Amino acid sequence: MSDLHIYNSLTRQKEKFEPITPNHVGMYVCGPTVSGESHLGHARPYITFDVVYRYLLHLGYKVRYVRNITDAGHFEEEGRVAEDKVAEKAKLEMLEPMELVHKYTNLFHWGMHLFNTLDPSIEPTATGHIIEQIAMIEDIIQKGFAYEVNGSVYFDVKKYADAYPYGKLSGRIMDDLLETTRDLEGQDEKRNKVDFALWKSAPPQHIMRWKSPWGEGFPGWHIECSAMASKYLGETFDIHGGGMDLQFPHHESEIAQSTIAHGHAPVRYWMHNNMITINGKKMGKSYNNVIKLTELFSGNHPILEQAYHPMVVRFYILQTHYRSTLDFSNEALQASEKALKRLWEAYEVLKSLTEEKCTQSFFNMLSGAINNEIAESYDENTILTDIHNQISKSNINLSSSSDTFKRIRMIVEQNKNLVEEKNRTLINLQCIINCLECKEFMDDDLNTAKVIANLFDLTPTINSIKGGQLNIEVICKETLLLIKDTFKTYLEDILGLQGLQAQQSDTLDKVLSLLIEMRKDARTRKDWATSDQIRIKLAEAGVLLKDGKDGSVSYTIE
RNA sequence: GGUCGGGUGGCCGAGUGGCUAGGCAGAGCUCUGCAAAAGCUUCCACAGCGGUUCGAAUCCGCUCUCGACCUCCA
Repeated sequence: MSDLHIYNSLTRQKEKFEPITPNHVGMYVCGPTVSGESHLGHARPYITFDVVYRYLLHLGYKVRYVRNITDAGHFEEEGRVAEDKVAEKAKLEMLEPMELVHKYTNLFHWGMHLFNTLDPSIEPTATGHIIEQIAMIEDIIQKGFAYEVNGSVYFDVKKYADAYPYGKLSGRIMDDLLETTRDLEGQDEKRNKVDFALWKSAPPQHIMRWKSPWGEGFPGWHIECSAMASKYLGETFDIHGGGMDLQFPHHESEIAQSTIAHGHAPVRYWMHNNMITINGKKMGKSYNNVIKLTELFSGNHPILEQAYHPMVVRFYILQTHYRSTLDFSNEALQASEKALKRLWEAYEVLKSLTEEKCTQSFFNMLSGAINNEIAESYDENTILTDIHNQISKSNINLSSSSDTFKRIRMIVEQNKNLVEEKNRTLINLQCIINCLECKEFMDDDLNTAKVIANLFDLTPTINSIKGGQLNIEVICKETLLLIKDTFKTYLEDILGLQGLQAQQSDTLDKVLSLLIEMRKDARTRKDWATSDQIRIKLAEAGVLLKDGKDGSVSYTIE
């Protein structure tokens, strides 16, 4: 169905993506712990996997995308005292735990919508699945891989590791773990330091508590994902995503639990996004360098020089491959802001171009080219003829992996000088390459950076048509349609980007049109003082006027 | 300390055994009443030292250096 290849953290290599059930994909992504406000760090995985989700949908898969809300709060696993983060925070803020969790869940959704992420198909909460978690724990106990001590239940990692490849996902070695894990007090309950809690007994003052076969308590951090993923996606599902920092111990534990409960590994493809860093350091509470989304969008943070539009942040994230670290800086964000504006304005221009003036069809142009333009001087007649024979008369629908496409690429590479000379055939071929390659790049482990680069490659062509440097007749009808389709598909549908323009109002538009007319009059009269004053005053108000070559004037609002 | 991953032009960032993305900034030019916008041109980098190779920034080794995980974290 597709040539999509994704990097599988489990095997540490790119693999061809083949869903378990043809045409259907099950994807689970670890969601946020809603014990506090979402921050810039949260933006990365949810935007990354939003693009994965959008791309799978684009490829025609029926996708069930499950992303949980952790509202039960984890305890400090290795800590001395069982602590529930939600319960602690609720006490601090004088809120009911559920009230607190609801508040931050809403804030999370608010941020995700501003980032234009699509809602997951199911967004299950940990507190809503206590029964499933208890059932899974009981199952694991029954199978002999978990044990109860004083109302808490621990997973027997050592026993598991004897039979299964524990540590495969995160590259851990059992013996190292046994030696390295910090020696903390209060661990007497565990048989081994590497064991992790499935259920934790709640001390009397603890607010969030549920009845269980082992007394009142609350679930361990890892079990919720396993329980909910298997409930909604089945015992084995296609993709599990999350941040790299979750690889160990969270995802490793998920594998262990599910493997025992179901008798086999839960996930086919593990995908992990890299971290966002600030001045080279990971953003995290422990580093005191967290920028909350509310601060990011308002600019209200010591590190921030200005407010950043959610789309700028999204674009900034997608300009980097998801497995690379991404270092935050004002300079980089500001560069992204300008870049996105330029790209989006080109897209607006593109939408305004109509193919009526593209008199020549690609098919006919190629016919002509075979006999004169380039084939004559470069002995590529056969190749062009071959392309000619393979493309349809009304549509350019080539796979980037087809031989024909490879030949197109070859011709263009061999005739780069002619592209510069504005050779009609080569300009069209170059545009087609830029468009068709986008799929190739997405298929190669979601290389959004390259997709964006190709869209930028098309930008001068689009702007040249508007600016008059390039006659639209040079571009074939099919080429223009393909470019339009590529921008719509990749920029909007797959990358999920939007323009930065403030909401337009008719009233404002009429007012500005009036001012623009007045300025035009002034210019006709060569009354430069008036025309400049209008331009300058509008600029001060955040409205930038752009004079087109044909006398038309457009504006953008800051 | 253990495990893993990086070091790319002024900045951000793709990628590749030879044809060397893209963005932002800078410079020059075209257009413009002047600007802005747009277009064109330019700026040819891959931590250091060895090695493999006809050829390495890309493969191997060592050194320096940064980071991640090993503890809640996206």
